[in-house]
Amino acid sequence: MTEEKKSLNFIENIIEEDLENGMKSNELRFRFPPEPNGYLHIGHTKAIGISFGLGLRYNAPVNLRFDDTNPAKEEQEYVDAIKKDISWLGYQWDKECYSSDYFRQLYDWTIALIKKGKAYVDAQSSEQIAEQKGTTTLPGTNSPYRDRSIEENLDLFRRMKEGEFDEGAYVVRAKIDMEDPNMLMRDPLMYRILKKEHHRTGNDWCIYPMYDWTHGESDYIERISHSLCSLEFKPHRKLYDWFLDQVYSENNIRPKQREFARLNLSYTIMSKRKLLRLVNDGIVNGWDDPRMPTISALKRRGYTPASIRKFIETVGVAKRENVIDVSLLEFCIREDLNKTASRVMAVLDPVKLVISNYTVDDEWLEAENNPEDLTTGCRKVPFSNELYIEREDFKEEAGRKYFRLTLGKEVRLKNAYIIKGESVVKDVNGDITEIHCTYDPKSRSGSGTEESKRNVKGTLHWVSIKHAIPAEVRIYDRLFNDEAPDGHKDKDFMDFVNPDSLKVVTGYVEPSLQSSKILDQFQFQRLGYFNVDLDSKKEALVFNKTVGLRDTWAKVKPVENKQSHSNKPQANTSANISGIDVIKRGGKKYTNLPEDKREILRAKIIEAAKTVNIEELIPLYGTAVKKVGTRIVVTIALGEILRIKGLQPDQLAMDFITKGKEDANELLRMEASKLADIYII
RNA sequence: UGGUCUAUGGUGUAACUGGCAACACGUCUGGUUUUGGUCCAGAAGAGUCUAGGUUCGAGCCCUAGUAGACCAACCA
Repeated sequence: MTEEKKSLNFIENIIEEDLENGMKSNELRFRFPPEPNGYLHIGHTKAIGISFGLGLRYNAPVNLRFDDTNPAKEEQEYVDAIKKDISWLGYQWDKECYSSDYFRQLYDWTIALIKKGKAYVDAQSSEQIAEQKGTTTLPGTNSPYRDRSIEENLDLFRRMKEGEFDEGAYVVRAKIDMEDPNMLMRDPLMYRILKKEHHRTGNDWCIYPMYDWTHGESDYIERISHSLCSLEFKPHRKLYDWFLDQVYSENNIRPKQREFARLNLSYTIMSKRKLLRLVNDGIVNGWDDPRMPTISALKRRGYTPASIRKFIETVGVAKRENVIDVSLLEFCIREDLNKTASRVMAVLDPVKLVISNYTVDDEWLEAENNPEDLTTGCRKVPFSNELYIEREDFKEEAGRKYFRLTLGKEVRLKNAYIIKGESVVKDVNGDITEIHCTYDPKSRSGSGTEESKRNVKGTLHWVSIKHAIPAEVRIYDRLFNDEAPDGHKDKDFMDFVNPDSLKVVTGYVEPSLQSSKILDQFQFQRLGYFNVDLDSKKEALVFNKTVGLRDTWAKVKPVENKQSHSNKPQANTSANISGIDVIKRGGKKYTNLPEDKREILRAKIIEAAKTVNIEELIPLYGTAVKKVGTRIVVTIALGEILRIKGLQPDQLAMDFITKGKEDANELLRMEASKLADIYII
């Protein structure tokens, strides 16, 4: 069996290249660097999945580093939550690091920079500095303090650290170039005074380093080989490298920043600030409201770590802006739960069904727990003459394509009997309150009778009214009505909030669910996947709908006549080629071969035209020789063929000038293919 | 009136040094099925943003456009 070569994403290609250029695989190290200022969401899982995924792939360590340089926004609570979420996703970090651990080193390096004349203390206000910065189209101007003496800078910086000055009085800036087209290079800030207590360093410091002056240096200290972040940090790369240059010494690992496009999910938002607004405005009930895209919400909703990892793996890694359809996430969770979730019966929109000829005592019938996994065995479900079925599963009369209960027609009750609709009872409004039916006593599932195997077109789920347990069921819909709620310049994302994103109903579940525990997952048959919510109690069960089953029927219902697309006459590529089996790759292309080698190949091809012994060419010329199905294909410049045949390309082009280039090319192919079994493309 | 990046079926990602545009989701058929689920078999759907160029041959290289994203926080 040939090993299937999985295509690599651009980051993996960069790593492969580095490895080829002499980097040792034990020098590989990655990191995930969240700022502990909020909860992780599905967007973060992409970054997590990339770095930790690379760690797994290359058997390399991955650090978890909290980028905690802004005490105004960061809290221990978030550190704990982030660690919990990453663990839950199933990833293990090597070292738990904090940027704040490097404050001393950063301070020392800053002094060195000042001494080298690469940094200075500025006394201007942030407004003044902003003004001097220029714009994206206009260059900036130098600060009047830019050429302060080294001694003065050193003294001021020391006093900043000692706490002598108020917030905003001074900052440290790198001395780079106020005219650089990249705004970030215009003497960026390295330090500011912040008289805030830090969740880890307490009041040890009152000056805090900025992101750019911290991030690359932290990577360097931790010997990170590849520092992966999202695309909006692309402009920071130049500064990342500049700062690195200031402290880098030979023979150390020099971290590389590379950027990928962040994940966007349709019908949702990712910005922490906007998510916070949903929480604060009471649109949702907290950060772990199952409608939120946070990890904690996804967990509560019933998403599994495996499904999320699969999702991240499936969306891929590239550099272009993207919006991933939620249906992909839904596919991933269904795929996972289908194999693992126990099947149970629950009725969420009940209507009473009376079986008039069922006069025996109640029975407990056998039901499979999971047809996908027979090792899960069976359980008993109670059956009686009064049941609930879904209101949607009955119509007095319906068309042929309605596979459910109607008057005079038969359906099977799952795991039970075949019944036949007889009559209905209605209230004064004409709404159905009871459906009366009769059953076939010999049709019990699994009883072995002929009737028990009889096929009827519909199967319904049900619960016995007497035995069923009422339960609160929370049914979620997307939080927004718009595919990209924050993608509108003229409208606020709040305008798109879906007012019906949460529906709470009282459903009736089979008694076996009495023993279910928090976060247990089930498939309510024919309805979808549900789990037991955090709020659930023994006396008051609460379920969340994780996701519905794929439902083709629901889609056909509203539209009776679908319009078929116009059939474009398609060019029929009937060439029945089942795929290319590349024997060897990585060789030289024919046209890149030196002339003498070409000469040899040319001769061999002509020779091979008689002997059909191409195989020996393969080790020699690699890519130039392929096997297509049963045919050998030699990739060779047609120009060469022409030369073999003593023609000039120009001459040939002239011959077919009226037919156009393509025809000429086609003819060349035919000519070339006459060289026997060698097919030239 | 700048800089940087990006552009491939409806969506996302591939196509390795230029050589038959592939995979997944979604959609649609048919089969199996005591879940209108799963599973199985199959189909449709792009000629790669536009215009030129190089080449026997371009999604890939070159030139010029177009469109979108990002960049002027004492945030990360």
